[in-house]
Amino acid sequence: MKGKVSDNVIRRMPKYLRELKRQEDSGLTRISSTELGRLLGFSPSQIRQDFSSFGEFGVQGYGYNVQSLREQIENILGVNRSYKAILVGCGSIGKSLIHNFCFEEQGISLQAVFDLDTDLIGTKIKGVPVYDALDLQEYLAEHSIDVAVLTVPQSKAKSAAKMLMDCGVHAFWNFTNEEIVPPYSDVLVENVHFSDSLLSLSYYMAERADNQKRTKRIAVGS
Amino acid sequence: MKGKVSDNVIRRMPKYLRELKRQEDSGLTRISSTELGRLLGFSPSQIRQDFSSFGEFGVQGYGYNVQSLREQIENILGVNRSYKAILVGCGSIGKSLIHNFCFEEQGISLQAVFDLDTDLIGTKIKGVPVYDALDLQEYLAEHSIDVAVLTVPQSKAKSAAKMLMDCGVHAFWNFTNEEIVPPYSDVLVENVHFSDSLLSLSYYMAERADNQKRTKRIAVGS
DNA sequence: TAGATTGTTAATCGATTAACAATC
DNA sequence: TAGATTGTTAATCGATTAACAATC
Repeated sequence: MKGKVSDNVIRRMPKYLRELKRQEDSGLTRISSTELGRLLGFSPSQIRQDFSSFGEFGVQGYGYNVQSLREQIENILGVNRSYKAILVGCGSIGKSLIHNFCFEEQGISLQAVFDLDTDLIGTKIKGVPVYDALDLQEYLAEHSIDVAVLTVPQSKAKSAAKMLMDCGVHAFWNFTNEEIVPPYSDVLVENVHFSDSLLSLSYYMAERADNQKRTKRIAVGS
Repeated sequence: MKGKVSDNVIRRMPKYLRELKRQEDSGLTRISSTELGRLLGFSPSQIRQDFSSFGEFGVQGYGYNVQSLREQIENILGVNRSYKAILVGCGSIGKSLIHNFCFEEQGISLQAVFDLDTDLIGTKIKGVPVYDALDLQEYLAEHSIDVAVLTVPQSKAKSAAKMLMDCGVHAFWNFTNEEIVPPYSDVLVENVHFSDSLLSLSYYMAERADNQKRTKRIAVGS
């Protein structure tokens, strides 16, 4: 590894991984930067540059071995580190993540779920125990947790995050649509802001509509 | 508006909007680029550059009026256009979006939900009717829909998207973790790839862990 | 060997930052 | 008016693309 790798590169790595897995599943054993680029809409140059930030994974004249490249990228992304996670806030978003998201496949081991709902406390969801959110501090004193999936209601996001940080959690996967600002520089926050995503789609829809209107006007000649 | 605005700029606009709403709610009436930058971690220059892609929204020596800037950005993002949406696939992710996500606040009007589950068909969720997914083509022939929220199981993502495109839907908010490749250039796809998000967080967690290990080694002097 | 494709260096392009005249 | 802050032009920085020697 050569110095700090830019965020742009980091965010392309999971896309490479996803495509490589797909190709591996469909039986492909080797792939060139040109072919991978075609599949993902990236230039071959960019792909070779990206990989070369981390090492030499290819073979001249041959390309990349799909399986070994997939493994290399998994290592880079820390998939093999099996970080321990808890999920805080078992509302509908929380539940849907537990049911549908393959934490294990991304190298994350979901240890426990916390909520205030007495109907849920004591049960298991997908084999993961649901505990009382009031016992969270106690739990964190006894267990080493690498990352918290934050799926509490927006109104409780700031206070929940603060409490978790005070208890030593310093990575957050944040679904609350609230901006979590880390007070310490070593706290990591990854936001999944649904509304930001939808609004940028909305922008492009509006832009497209305006362009079509303009084109039509030109076609009509006014 | 001056030429095509870069995707980087577009994706910052919802963040401005979110912060401006928050400030407006807390009673602030004017804000400078410096102050807005401090709140979001952007430079004042960048903020002024971003806004100037769309027009002149500020006043020299004063700054920006919070309310009018918020309205301008809403217009830019198309929030006032009230696009019509359907949600396809009412599993747990779909349900949680219907229950928790404020479509109306983002200028999206959710018209109908489609699923195969006979227990759901005929009911309403949050006032939105659930119809039989088998009647989707018929529905689309009769209703003009701007965007489909794609929340079907991953295995059905490709075929569902194809069918919807064939029926004239040409914008997708895709939650399926499947890459939807638009066959026509005028189809817009906005992906919410949970695993990409989590894997980049995982990378930064791994990087931080490695740095700390290195620092410790240096401190110990070996 | 000839052909293919990497890894890397150099060139280009675009995005961010700095500077400042305009002006409220 | 003096002070503040915009909008915009120019300078810098960083990311992407192109080119090509290395080599399988």
